Amino acid sequence: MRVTKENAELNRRRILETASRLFKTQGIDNVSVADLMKAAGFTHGGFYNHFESKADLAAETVRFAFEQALGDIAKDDPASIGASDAMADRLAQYTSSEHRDDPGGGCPTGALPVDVGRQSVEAQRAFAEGLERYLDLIEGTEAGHERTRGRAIVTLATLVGSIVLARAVREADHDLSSEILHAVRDLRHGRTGEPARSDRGLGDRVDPEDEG
Amino acid sequence: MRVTKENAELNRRRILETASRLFKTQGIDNVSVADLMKAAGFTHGGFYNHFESKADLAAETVRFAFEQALGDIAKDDPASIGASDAMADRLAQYTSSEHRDDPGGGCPTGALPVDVGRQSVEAQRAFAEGLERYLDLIEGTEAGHERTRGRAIVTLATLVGSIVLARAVREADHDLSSEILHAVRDLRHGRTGEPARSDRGLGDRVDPEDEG
DNA sequence: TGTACATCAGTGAACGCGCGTTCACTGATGTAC
DNA sequence: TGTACATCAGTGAACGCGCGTTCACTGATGTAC
Repeated sequence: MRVTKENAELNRRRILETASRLFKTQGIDNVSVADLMKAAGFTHGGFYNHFESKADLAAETVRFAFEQALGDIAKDDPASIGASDAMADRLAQYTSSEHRDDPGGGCPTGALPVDVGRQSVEAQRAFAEGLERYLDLIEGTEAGHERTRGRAIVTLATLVGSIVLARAVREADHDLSSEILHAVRDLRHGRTGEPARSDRGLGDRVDPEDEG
Repeated sequence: MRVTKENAELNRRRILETASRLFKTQGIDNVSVADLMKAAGFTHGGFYNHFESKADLAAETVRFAFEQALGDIAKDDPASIGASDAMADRLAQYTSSEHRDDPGGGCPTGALPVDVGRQSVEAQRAFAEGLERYLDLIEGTEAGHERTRGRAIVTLATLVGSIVLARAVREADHDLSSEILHAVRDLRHGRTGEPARSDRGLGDRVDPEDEG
């Protein structure tokens, strides 16, 4: 049966939200159209009323997942967007065990980079545009330094590397997984030999019960 | 027809070599047993004479891929294993565009971390053991510093993050992809604001024709 | 060393199943008058 | 505003195809005597 245009748009959004969660958790190619539509509460046939193909959905979902993740940051504290402290706090959360253990609710940069490298150019473009927006935000935390763009890239690469490695070994070597997250939190940006400075607020929110 | 024990062992190794290349290029779940066996020069039925299941193969292949990658390092310069300079050179190669463009011939740390996080505990264990061996090698390049273990983890995370991100956007935004590799090469470990020190030999071997 | 037989790596057809996609159909919504 | 009809989001069966795995078979290798 037909549905109001408004509801159709909400349903499309529901499919994207579900795809974002499932793709980040299981991998894009490990989620079938039928799985996705069922999880979103529909039958699979209607999928093609919203998307041209699964490849098209993948690109749209990457775009959507970045909107979600960046939106989460934006609503964090409306007054302080761009403020160094709020963003630094966000970056510390990135290496929390909560984020490691919830890829479906987390950042696409850590959950989808390898998948996206094997997807269409459109999906890669959406990923690249998302990265640029992240880099702009991170640059704001590097104010007062030279080469802020390069520093932001290194920061993002280090965060992404730490979470993909921590997730890769999580079920087999929990200590190593936690150690990776801690090392990056303590020595982030490679401040050589310098112990973690808890007064900076980095790592404050992080799971004291779980880590060794 | 039956085959000598020696040949059977060589054939098993050929399957692993092929799996290592295909899995790193296309992703573990995107390579079928039939694809793999055909690429290795066999029919698919014989697969189960060598491996219990595809999941078992995945774990064995992760182990094999690390042996390959670590073996490549070992044969680099037999006299200088553990020498800081040779290893630093290896780490610089990690962020080369050649390595970015050849995941099948490259390091499993950059090609498989997200895949492995979705595989069996056995595959994750093989990955964790490979990571430990890499960390031991990298620690050798950090001699003279404190907290060498933590520094090695941050170095590895930064390298892995840079290559997965560079590969994620390679076909859609080649400039960003190159920029990511360059930024990590120049500011590796986040030596803040400090320009690349070419006298250290980092980045020497790298593709001058390709990068902006 | 030579013979008889068991072993088992490799072959290729077949299994049940799930994949992405298509399609005829339904019926409430949207629209023309 | 009320009526008649076109539209189209959602349904569920069906499509050809490829998946991981099994199995009867082949025939050279390995082994017992």
